[in-house]
Amino acid sequence: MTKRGEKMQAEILGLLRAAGGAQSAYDVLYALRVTHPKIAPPTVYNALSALTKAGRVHRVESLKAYIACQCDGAHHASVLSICDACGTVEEHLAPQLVKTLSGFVEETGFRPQRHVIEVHGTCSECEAGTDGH
Amino acid sequence: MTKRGEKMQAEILGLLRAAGGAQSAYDVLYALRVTHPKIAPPTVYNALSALTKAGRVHRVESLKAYIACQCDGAHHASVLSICDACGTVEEHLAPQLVKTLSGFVEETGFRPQRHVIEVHGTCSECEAGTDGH
DNA sequence: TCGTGTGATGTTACTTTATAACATAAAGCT
DNA sequence: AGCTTTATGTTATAAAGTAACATCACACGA
Repeated sequence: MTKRGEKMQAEILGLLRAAGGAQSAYDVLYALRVTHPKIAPPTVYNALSALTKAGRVHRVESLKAYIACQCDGAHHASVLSICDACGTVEEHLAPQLVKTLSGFVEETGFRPQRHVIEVHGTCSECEAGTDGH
Repeated sequence: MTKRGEKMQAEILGLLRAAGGAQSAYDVLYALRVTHPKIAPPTVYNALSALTKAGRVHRVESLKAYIACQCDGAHHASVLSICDACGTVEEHLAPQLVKTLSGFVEETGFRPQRHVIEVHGTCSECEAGTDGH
């Protein structure tokens, strides 16, 4: 376990945290190219993959995009609410719900390993006003 | 509302039903090219999109792939269990679970419109044996 | 300390997935 | 029928992701 990639990972994590919403891998790539002009896609994917494994970044499957983990640290299945109006993604911990879901599929003999729970809709701000965030 | 695309949609739906598991859009494309050599990606994506809107096909977000709706007909949020060993995707109706999930995000003022609930893991057959399906 | 092996990381080139923009054609209306 | 509207099909290209291999940092033994 070396440390070579950790700088890159930290930089990407910073970018994702600074960004308002979810960022595609290529959003990240182009942002990084400002300071590292020669960077290539696999470098970004490598780092994102490492960060994802470490539970510090989540891929938003239905957006093909990535967000910094908002609950920082521990591995956990989370519920993502995605505002289709302003793009904001909120992460929620819902251990009970995940447990219920696991129990549900286990009834058919299925052994669950990874949960993808994403809800699209409108966030309270966009629902309320025309501010468009 | 014309009928021009319905033949194509029916053909794609047939393919998806015949296929064992989830098919990528390009799997569908190449299958269609056997009989329609000149078909192009947007035709497939148009048809898949229409079928999806009609609730007859679901996109499996975490696989970038598509399956025929197994509950045929009505619009509904469903739970997909995806076997990472054999690729089988099962669709389950779980209105109560979807309701719980909706209630959960509504607590934050979010108005849910579309649910993506996918569980990766191992199906009972793959869990049991080495048959590999 | 220095060579050497090991495994993560970076690079090149490419594949897969998806869509913008425009051309075409079908159905409805008068 | 001729015109309007809107879905559909085509061309071309963009976006997302990865295989395969080269490179380099670190660990370990001599």
